[in-house]
Amino acid sequence: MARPKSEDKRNAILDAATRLFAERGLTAAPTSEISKQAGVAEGTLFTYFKTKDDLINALYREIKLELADAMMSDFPRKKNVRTRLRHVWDRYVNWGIANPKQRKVLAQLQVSEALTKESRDAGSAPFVEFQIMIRDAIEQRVFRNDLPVELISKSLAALVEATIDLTMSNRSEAKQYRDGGFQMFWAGITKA
Amino acid sequence: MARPKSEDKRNAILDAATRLFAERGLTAAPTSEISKQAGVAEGTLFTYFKTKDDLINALYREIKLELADAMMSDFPRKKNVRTRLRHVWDRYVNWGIANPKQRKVLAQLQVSEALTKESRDAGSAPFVEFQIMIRDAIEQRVFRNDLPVELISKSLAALVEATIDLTMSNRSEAKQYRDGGFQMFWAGITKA
DNA sequence: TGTATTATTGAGTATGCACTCAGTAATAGA
DNA sequence: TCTATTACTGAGTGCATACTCAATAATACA
Repeated sequence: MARPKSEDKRNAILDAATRLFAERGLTAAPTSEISKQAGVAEGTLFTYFKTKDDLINALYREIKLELADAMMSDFPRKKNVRTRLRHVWDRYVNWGIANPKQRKVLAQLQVSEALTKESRDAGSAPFVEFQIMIRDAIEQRVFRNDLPVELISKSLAALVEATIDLTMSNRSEAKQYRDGGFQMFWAGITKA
Repeated sequence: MARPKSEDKRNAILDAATRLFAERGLTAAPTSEISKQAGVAEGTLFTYFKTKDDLINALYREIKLELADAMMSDFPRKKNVRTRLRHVWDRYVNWGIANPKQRKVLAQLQVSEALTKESRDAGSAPFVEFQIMIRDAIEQRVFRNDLPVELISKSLAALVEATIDLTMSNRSEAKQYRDGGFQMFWAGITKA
């Protein structure tokens, strides 16, 4: 190999894409502008990503990985289910508030036709440990046993998203929303 | 007025747009194709909607109105809170399952940059009665009183969406998901 | 240091698409 | 029935933009 690609340039392109996608939407953000903001020529963008769709798919995986990292780092494996779930909940909420652009882009990506099934699968791979935790909790009868696993994990995501939305429009109530949201979630999934 | 516009044509355009937006995404669906599928010339599309963005905004309002109709028709105003909520829940879930294209388009519209604030406001207007019901329920101490109104309504939408997603990928479990989802929601918002 | 290989550049190209407009057809009102 | 007004048509236009490519620069390796 003579002259390797630069990880920095790749990241600069992904960063610029994140900014522009968040501001203008996936299709309204031209590759010319993305490369300009990344500080590279337009042609360079296409040596790192064969097509714009490729860039979109790569960005999706990147953001999902970041989110999984944020949620699962320092994960208290030894603590009880409630503590572990609360950990994941707080990390997710905090990530969303700290990274509004990535979150906005993620929302667009998830409904985008450009996203391949492979990317979707790759995107959920980093969350397997979380899925396993929920499965265990159901088996250990911590949760109501009439709820399917997927409903629980989807609900967590859905309620976190609702919590973040509210927090973004009323930052001073952040703590109340985060606590209230989790208590609601917990009450919903545990046995009466 | 000489030669009025045709309500039928307008609807045909909105229908074709719904189909194409669902299949290809908002930006990948050209006005030429939309008008062709609607059975009108491309120019005609622009007499009904000044721009493509206009069409997008009109479609958003239309779908939101349909959804609100589906949720609030036969609304049992005299029954207790749980029954009323369950009514809304079931109607929403059923609408989503019966109208996957509209639902998919709605998801795209909600994160679209083309959508104006006015359209967003207009889109939530038909749901005021629902909001009022929740406010009443909190005041009557049916719900936990530490939850903000917005969190409850957002959560209902979020949990319904999760429920529909699951049902779509596993139709035979429809009833279990719908019941389980609602019980989870109800347990989450009511007092212990 | 020399060379093969690959990254980088940015002007250029080809395509696709939103929107226009001049000609035509339909309809409401007189 | 006549006329003014507006809808309808679809070929045409201009612009935006994803992607290419020939020339050049940088780097790994011998």
